[in-house]
Parts: sequence; C-alpha cells; structure tokens
Amino acid sequence: MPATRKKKATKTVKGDQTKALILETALEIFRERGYDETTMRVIAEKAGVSLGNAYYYFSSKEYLIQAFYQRMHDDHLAVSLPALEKTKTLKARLLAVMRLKIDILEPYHQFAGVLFKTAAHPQSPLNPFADESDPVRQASIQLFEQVVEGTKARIPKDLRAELPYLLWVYHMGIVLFWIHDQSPKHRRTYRLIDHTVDLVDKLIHLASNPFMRPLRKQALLLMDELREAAEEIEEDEENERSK
Amino acid sequence: MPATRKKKATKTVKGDQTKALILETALEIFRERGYDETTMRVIAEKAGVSLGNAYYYFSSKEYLIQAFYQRMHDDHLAVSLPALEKTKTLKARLLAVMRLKIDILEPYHQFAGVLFKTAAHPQSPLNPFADESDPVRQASIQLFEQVVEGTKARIPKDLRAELPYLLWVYHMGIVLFWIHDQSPKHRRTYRLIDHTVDLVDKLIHLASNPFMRPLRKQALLLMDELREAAEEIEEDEENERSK
DNA sequence: GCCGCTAGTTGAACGTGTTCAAATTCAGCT
DNA sequence: AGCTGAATTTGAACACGTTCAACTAGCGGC
Repeated sequence: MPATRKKKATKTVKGDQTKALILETALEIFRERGYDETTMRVIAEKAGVSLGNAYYYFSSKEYLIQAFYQRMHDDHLAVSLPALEKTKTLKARLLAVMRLKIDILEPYHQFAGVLFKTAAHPQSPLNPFADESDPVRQASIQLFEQVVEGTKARIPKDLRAELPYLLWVYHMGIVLFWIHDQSPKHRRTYRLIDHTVDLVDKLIHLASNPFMRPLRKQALLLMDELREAAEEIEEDEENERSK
Repeated sequence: MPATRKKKATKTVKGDQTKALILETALEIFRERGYDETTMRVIAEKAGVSLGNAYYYFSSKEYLIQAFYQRMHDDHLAVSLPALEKTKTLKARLLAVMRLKIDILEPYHQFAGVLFKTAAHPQSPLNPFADESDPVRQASIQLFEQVVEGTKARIPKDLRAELPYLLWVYHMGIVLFWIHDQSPKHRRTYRLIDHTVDLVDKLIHLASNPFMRPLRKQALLLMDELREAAEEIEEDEENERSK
C-alpha cells in the first residue's frame, strides 16, 4: 500500500480556510442544537457555502464527528500534559486525566449522545476492536501510555504493555456513562470516576501480585487474541475500501 | 403512570396477521441484504402492503430491530433451557448458553452489524445503563439468572445477586466481537468464548474468596451507584416521552 | 338494512443525507 | 494578457425514512 491513506488533502490555503470555517460552524451548531437537529443545509448556509461544498470537505455528516473527536482529544491532551507534570502516582495521574476529559467534553454534553450511536460500528474509531491504524484512537491511547509511563509503581512488564489500552477502554466506559448522566454538573460522573479510579488502582496492584501471575498471563493471552482478530478485521476493511 | 406502556396493540386477528407478515418479510430481507440496504418501501412492497401500513405497525425502522431482538431471544431461550437441564457447573452452563447464542444469531451475521450502531444510544435496549424496564433486556438477563441459579458453586450472596447482570454485559461483549469476526464459521468467536468462559469462571471463584471481600464489596457498591443513576435516567426518559 | 365507530390501509408529500455533472476560481506558465 | 488544468464551488436531483389527512373494511347496535 503506497501513501494512499485518504486525507481530504486540501491543496490550497483557501481550501484550508473553507474547511476550517465549515467545521467551526458545524461544531457551534452541534453545541447549540445537538447532532440530529443540525442539518447539513443549515451548516452550509450558516457557513456561507453551498451544500455540495460542505460535502467536498467532509464526505459525510459522520466525518464531522471524526473531526470532533480529533478536536476533543487535542484539547484534552493540552490540559492533561501540564497536569501530569505535577503528579507521580498512577492513581493520581489517572484521576487527573479522567476528570479533565469530562471537563473538556462538558460543553458538548447534549451533542455527545450521538457519538456513541456509532460507537460499536465496525468503521468507528470508538470501537474497541477497530483497526489500530486509526490516528485519533491511536493518539488517545497514547495519552494513557504517558499516564502509565510516568509512574514508578511496580507493574509487571506484560501488564504494563497492555495497560494503556485497558485504561482507554475504561475511559470509554466512563464517557459512555457521562453521556447518560443527567445529574447537575454531572456530579455522578465525577463521583464514579473517583470510585472507579480507586478500584482500578487496586485491581492493578492485585494483578501485579506474583500470586496472580497465572491468571494474569491468561488474561493477557486473551488480549493477544483480540489484537490478532482486530488485524484481520483491518485487512477486510482494507479490501472493502478498494471496491 | 397507568397502563399506558405503549404496545402497538393490534386489536384484530387480521391486524396480527398483517403485523406478522411485515415482520417476517422484513427479517427475510434483512437476512439477505442487510439492514441499511433494506428499504421500508421494499419491505412493504414484498409484503404486499402499502408503505404507510408498515409504519402503522412498526412506528420506525428501528422498531423492527426491537422485534428482531425479541425473536432472537425467544429462540435462544428455547434452545438454552434444554441444554441447562443437562449441566450443573456454572462454567459448563455459561459455556453452553454462550455458544448457543452465537449459533442462533449465525444467519443474521451481516445484518447484525447495525444492531450495535445504536447500542449505546440512550433509548436502546442494548445499552447497559438503560432503563431496566425494557422487556427484551429484562428477559435476556433472566436467562443468566437461570444460568447462575442452577449451580451450587459457593458464591457469596452479594456477588450472586449481581452476577446475572454482569454475565449479560459479558455476553454483549462477545456478541460485539462476533459482529466483527470474519473468520470462517466464526471460529474465532467460539474460541474466544472458550477462553473467556474459563477466565470468567476463575474470576468468579477468585472474587468469592474471603480474602477478596473488601474489594468485592467496593465493586458491588459501584454497581449500586450505576443502578441508581440508571433509575434517574429512566425518569428523564419518562418525562421526555410525554412531550 | 343502515348508522356510526374503530381498526386498518393508502399514497402523496416532506425533510434529510448524499451524489454529481457542470460552472467557477485561481495559480503558474508562455 | 491569455491559456490550461487542477482545486474549489454550485445547485439540482435522488433515495430514503417518516408523517399525515383521507379513505376503506368490518362489526355491533338499532
């Protein structure tokens, strides 16, 4: 495969501007009215471009969501890195990152409901079994690598290798909960984070216990199996794309 | 709330027939062409009714999915009960039920991809945080109650109470994997079931160890928290429905 | 036999996401 | 200045899910 990774590569400065304009407009309307209530026609109109033009840059409405993920991750990363400088224990680092995630997502709460509509769909980057080459997902997992890296907790190498991915899955679960959380200021979600982070931390230590080695090995073997399957799926999608 | 639980209550024998006809036709076309490729117009045409008539019985295309869930669960239950008669250990019972689930779903593999498209959507019965009153989901969890009930494994009461729900979530994860599994005859999924059932069984025994009591308590407390939040969500949706 | 009522049925119309052939802009070249 | 080809932009057209006002069928009561 040559360098064919489709990037809706804008070739012009003006193109970049138009694309950015459409995205900003879309996110703004999403924030105000939610996803389903926002039509492509309205986005185009408010951005001052034609309907077809919006599709020139975002080949479907879902691609706008993809862009949204990217943006959210960028923002999350930006606030997480400084926070990680200040803490050393795994527990505190995870706690900080998780809380910041929700902070960042906050303005998009009503919009976010739809995000997971396609969460488990094969092509979606939110899908835990999906193609590893998705850049957004990759970047998101990378953040959790940094969470783990920076600690000096005694974690077995095998577990340490899988931990970032596992934490990413955990974090997706929390986001899923947050989407449904209607409590004021989403206190429930923050409380859930506090409790689960504590639990996760304990579980990690438990799993690191030499006594747990056989069980841990078995679980990690399972992860290999999942990864193997994911690679096969990736190939299938590769084939499908070239139709 | 009076007995207003909306049931598209057919009042006539003829109505029942029409409804059944539409559903059968829909499932048949779903099986052949998948969900997205099946239009409501084609379903109506092939069933020999008008488009509007189809909507009289299924107020949206998604309601056909709901009916599909129901059907799949009925079938799964029908084959599972006899199998449960023959086995006594938790591990064997779980293994049997899980394998049968995939057996039942088999003909709908390509259709099933869409099922999870809405999996995490608030209103979906597949949503693990959703309103407990959904009958399909309820029934599905009940099957796992029977899986647990029939065993005489020494499981602490607190865990035993939550286990059916936990197993249901586990089972949803397996189905999610199966949807993506392109391996011949879905061998990968069956292999995953074998391995995970073993792991789950071991985890249950581990969690039942008196040594684990504090951690277990904490985890179960968490479950309460989730349930509490779910109830609040239920209320919200109740309110939303009366718009 | 007719009335009136409810369940069932129809098809046209609407709004939406998406596609596409054609029109326009623009940078670089002669 | 004019030309050329690619990048960008346009708007009409399409297919689909969904809605709805109107129509029909059948049945219980007079």
